[in-house]
Amino acid sequence: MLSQLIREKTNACLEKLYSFKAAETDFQINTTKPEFVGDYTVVLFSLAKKLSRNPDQIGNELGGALLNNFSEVFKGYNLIKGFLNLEVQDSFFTLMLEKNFQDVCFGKSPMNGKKVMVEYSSPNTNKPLHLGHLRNNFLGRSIAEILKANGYETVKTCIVNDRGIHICKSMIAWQLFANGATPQSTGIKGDHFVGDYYVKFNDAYKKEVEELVAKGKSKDAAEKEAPIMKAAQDMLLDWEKGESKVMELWKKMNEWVYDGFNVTYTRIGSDFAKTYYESNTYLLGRDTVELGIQKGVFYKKEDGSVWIDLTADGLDEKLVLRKDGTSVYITQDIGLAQLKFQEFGIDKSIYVIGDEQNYHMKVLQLICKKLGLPYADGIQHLSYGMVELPTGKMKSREGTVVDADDIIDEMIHIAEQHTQELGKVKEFTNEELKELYDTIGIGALKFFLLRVDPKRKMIFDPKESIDFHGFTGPFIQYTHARIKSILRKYPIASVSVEKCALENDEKKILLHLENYNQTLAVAADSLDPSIIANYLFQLAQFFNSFYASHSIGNAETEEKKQLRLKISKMVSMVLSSGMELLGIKMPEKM
RNA sequence: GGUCCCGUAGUUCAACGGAUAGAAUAGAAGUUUCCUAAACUUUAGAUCCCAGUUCGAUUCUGGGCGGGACUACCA
Repeated sequence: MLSQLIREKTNACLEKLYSFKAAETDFQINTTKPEFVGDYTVVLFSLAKKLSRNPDQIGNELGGALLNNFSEVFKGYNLIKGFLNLEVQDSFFTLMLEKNFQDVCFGKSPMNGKKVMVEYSSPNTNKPLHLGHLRNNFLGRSIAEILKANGYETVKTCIVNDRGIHICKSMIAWQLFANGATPQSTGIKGDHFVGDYYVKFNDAYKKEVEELVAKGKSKDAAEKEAPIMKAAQDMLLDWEKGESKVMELWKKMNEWVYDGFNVTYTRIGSDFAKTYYESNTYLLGRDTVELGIQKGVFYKKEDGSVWIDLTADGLDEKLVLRKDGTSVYITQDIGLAQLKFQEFGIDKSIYVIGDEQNYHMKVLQLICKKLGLPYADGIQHLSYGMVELPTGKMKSREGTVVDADDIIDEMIHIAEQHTQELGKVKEFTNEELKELYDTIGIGALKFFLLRVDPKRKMIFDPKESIDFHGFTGPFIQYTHARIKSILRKYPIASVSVEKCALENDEKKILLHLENYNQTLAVAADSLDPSIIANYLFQLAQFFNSFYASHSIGNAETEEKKQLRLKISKMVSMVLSSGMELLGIKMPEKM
């Protein structure tokens, strides 16, 4: 890697000049800002302090030494206000190009023997997916792919919340209001169908509460006494007893939801190696709690409930078993965490969960640590920000959600409109067109959700449609399609370009390509696909600018033409390899 | 109340403590006999406020002001 090489050479010179053995943290090497001449920049201030010398003096001596001793790497330097800008020899880049321009694995790392699980998506089975689920899905899948590109073996998992009071609400409402209707009989997608009854439950519940309050009940009492809520609670008890009629309905309605989810998952290209169902895991963790009581990590209150005191860690007391001995959310998560490590022999377990659960995940990890579980440190919460509307948080109960299927449909529709207006792919068959609309529309959506830092909440305004121009998926897809078109027209010949002199625009692209591997590593370390999105956008920008001012197919000389073809080829390859890590397909033509 | 997060162009997002705070959109003005104009070029526009640390602060510290999340014997 070039930056690494420069660091080595710089270290060698520092030792020679000042007998100073520099460590990784002693000085920074950045890529040079575009407004200055140079490729990499050594920041001299911290060195100046360490060596008690003037930065400019060090810069001149260091620059001179680098140039004299390593002329095969450096072709020049300049010094501006404490920044030493180094120019790298063209041959360094042309050699890199020659070596890698058709390596589809360029930038990726070999297997490192470590295994990571990424859990994401984790829907409830009482309502359809919304925009927030999509962010979660795209993030999880992308993180898994990025880790894979960095040498990890990955296991993608999903935990389905298929039991609990929320499911019972949909079931009760269906019994009361459906008259036996089904997704098949109504033609409504299964997850939406069940979600509709969840909404109907809440409407009916609200009405009952209002009526009780009108009769003079307090709000609290009314909320507890509302008959429909009681029915749901009774149903949950029946479910836990395994009462056959309830189980039957539960299975039937869950199937409807899964059918609906599968349609959506297929469209967005989501897949899991393992799906856990909460109905199977909700009893897990109780043994571990017993163990914890013996170890003195947990304690029992007089009523029989079991707690952990986390006040010393700045948190609260947390319940882990109810007084009736049944487990709560955190209990089963303790069990599931264990199961994951046992079942898959993983080194690390990443949870892609919204930041509203920061507290819960902190507690989970802390409990595992206190229990002395060996995998406690392998638990990592990828906490991402919520997708919000301009009016605030999305709430499914209040109907203020952006439905996943709706937004996907809309994106594909807009892709179709744009494509037809431009009229560039008239020879496509209907099937090819349909695939293209999907590629562009879903590509735009994925890029939109992945291009921002996962940790930050993002605001989505449904009134403004997601862009297809600028910092977007289609922009990168378009760059790729244009390159493919050139490569179809002008084949690459076996002419060496190692001796070619580079123009600025060409070098800028090659330098950026050189950084691809580094970028993938940073993205994996910080679990952040947006780093790749930004990288790819910049690469496409560099290329488009180059494309507009240089002729590739009709370059002045054959050598130059081959150089530019190889650069184009490599750009298209990296664009498509990077977009694959974001889960976005690249069209050959658009 | 407690814990945590966030305030950057009109808007949506960038910036390991580093050079003149970048992009994209929306605004203004241009570019098509030639490889796809979903592109390119030019232009205007921002760090919530006050201190402190530092050669250097959007970034770190303290104090304001403003917004949000969490704080269930729900999952």
